[in-house]
Formats: sequence, structure tokens, C-alpha cells
Amino acid sequence: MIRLDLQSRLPIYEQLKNKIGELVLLGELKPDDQLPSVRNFARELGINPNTVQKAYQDLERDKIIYSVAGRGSYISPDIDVTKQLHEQQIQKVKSAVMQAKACNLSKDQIIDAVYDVYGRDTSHDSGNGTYEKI
Amino acid sequence: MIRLDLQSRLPIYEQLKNKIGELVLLGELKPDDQLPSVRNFARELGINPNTVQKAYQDLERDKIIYSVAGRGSYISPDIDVTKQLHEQQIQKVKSAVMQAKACNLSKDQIIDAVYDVYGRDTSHDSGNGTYEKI
DNA sequence: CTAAGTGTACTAACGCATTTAATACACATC
DNA sequence: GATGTGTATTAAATGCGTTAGTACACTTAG
Repeated sequence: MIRLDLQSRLPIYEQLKNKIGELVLLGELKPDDQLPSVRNFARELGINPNTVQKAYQDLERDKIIYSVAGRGSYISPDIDVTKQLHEQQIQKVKSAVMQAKACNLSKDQIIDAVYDVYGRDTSHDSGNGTYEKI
Repeated sequence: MIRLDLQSRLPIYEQLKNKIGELVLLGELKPDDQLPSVRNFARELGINPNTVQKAYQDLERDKIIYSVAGRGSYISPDIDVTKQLHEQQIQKVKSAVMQAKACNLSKDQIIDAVYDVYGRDTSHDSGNGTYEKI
């Protein structure tokens, strides 16, 4: 079940886009998997169908999903979807890092922050469980 | 001169707060330095005085600056200002990294992104000061 | 064919944050 | 006293996000 923060400054449709992208990267949504219908998803999330549609529109524009009138919306089979979603995440990280650099923070301070999130073990393992898919 | 993006999703007063914090961390604004008056700053930036005041209010609430009625607004002499601003930047980086981690990105991928911003030289120099002028 | 479910499009209205505008007041400085 | 400060208040306008309701074309199951 997807949890939304209706109080967040981030619009609902942006949160939804992020969540779907996250599920794709986690492998819980695979190419050609069908997404919930606009109306069902909206009912399930307690929001308006138009809001779901807006998220789907953006995702289709970014070629993360594709939609067929009368059938439904599906995860894009495009091989580069994962690559694209990865790149999106990387870009967000880079933006924050650039801002920090502009504020004179040192590389080591940033690296420390990354270690704070991922743990400080010296191994170069990513630490997650889907590593074997390489 | 401070440049604002009036089209950004980030409110003007938030941009202004960021810019001032940035100038403090760059050492261009030092403790007890006087900031432009609300009215002058607004005229200079081409925005409404209320917007500047809102930024100043937030900065004073966060103890980044202090204001004296009849005199002006000044950078707080609090020794921890720099530390606090650093922490803000670090938190933004961590948020982006946590989001990326939730999407299954590996630690190495994040580290690579950091290197993309800071450069890949193996030295542990922080890169601040006049380093970039070489 | 019919019915139900799908994506899509459109208009209208509302809420809310942001921003602007215009005053007003108290204080400090000269 | 004049000027320049910060501060407070009210009002209006604007834009974005969201909801609501309706409508149409399409696909599928029966």
C-alpha cells in the first residue's frame, strides 16, 4: 500500500510519481505490469482521479509508463527505464551536493553524510538485497 | 548581486534565505554585518518589502540573523551559525541520498555522483578556500 | 450487441500559499 | 523634527494543486 503525505509541500501527484518510480527500481513493478486504473487507484488512495491521471500523464511523458485507451496503464518495457529512473535520483543527489559545495562544504563532509545513510563499513557492497541481479 | 528565479517552484523568500545563508558560509557576510534594509533590499531585488521581511523573520527565528527596531538587521554573532547552516545543507544532502537508497541505488553510485561534483582527485583536500582558482 | 471498465478531455470551483499593495506604528539616529 | 529602521496589519490578486462532475472513445467480457 502506498502512503501519501497530504500535508507535504510536495504535490500529491509528484509523490505518486516518486512512489511508482521507486517500486519500479525495487523490482516490485516490472515491464508491462499493469498499474491500477485511474479510478480504482484514486479510490484506494482517497484522492481524486484527476490527480492520479496527472501523475500518469507525467510518467507517460517521461516514458516510464504507457497507457492504452480502453485497456489500462502499464510499466514501459523500455530497457532504459531503470537507467532513467536511476539518473533522476542521481540528479537530485547532485543538486543537493552542488548546493552544499556552493556553501563551502568539503567533499569529506558530504562523503560522511553519505556514510551516515549507508553505513560506514568499508566493503563496497551496496548493502541491499537485489545485488545478485547484475 | 543576488539573483532570484521568479519562476522557480521554490518561493522567493526561501531562495533569499538560502542565498543569505550561502553568503554567510562563504564568509562574505560575517557576524554583526548589517543586511540591507527591508525596503532597500526589496527595491534592489525588484520584489515586495513584505517578501524580504518574511525571509528576515524566518532567518531571525532560526537565529541566523537578529533585528533591532529602528536600526536594522544583522548577521547573528552566534558561534554556532556556521555549524547550523552546515547542518542544514547536510540534511538536504542526506534526504536526497536516503531517497536514492530507498530506490536501490548503491553506495558507490552515490559516491560517484559526489565525485562528479567535487572532482575525482584522490587528495582529501576539502576544496574550499581559493582552491578552484587554480 | 450490451454492459462494464478503461484512458482521456474538459470545465468549474475551491483551498491554499505566495506575492503584492498600502498603511500604520514604535524606535533609533542625525 | 526628519529620515530611516523593523514590525504589524489588512486587503487584494495571482497561481498551483485538488476536487467535482461530466462526457467521449475505446476495449473487453458476457
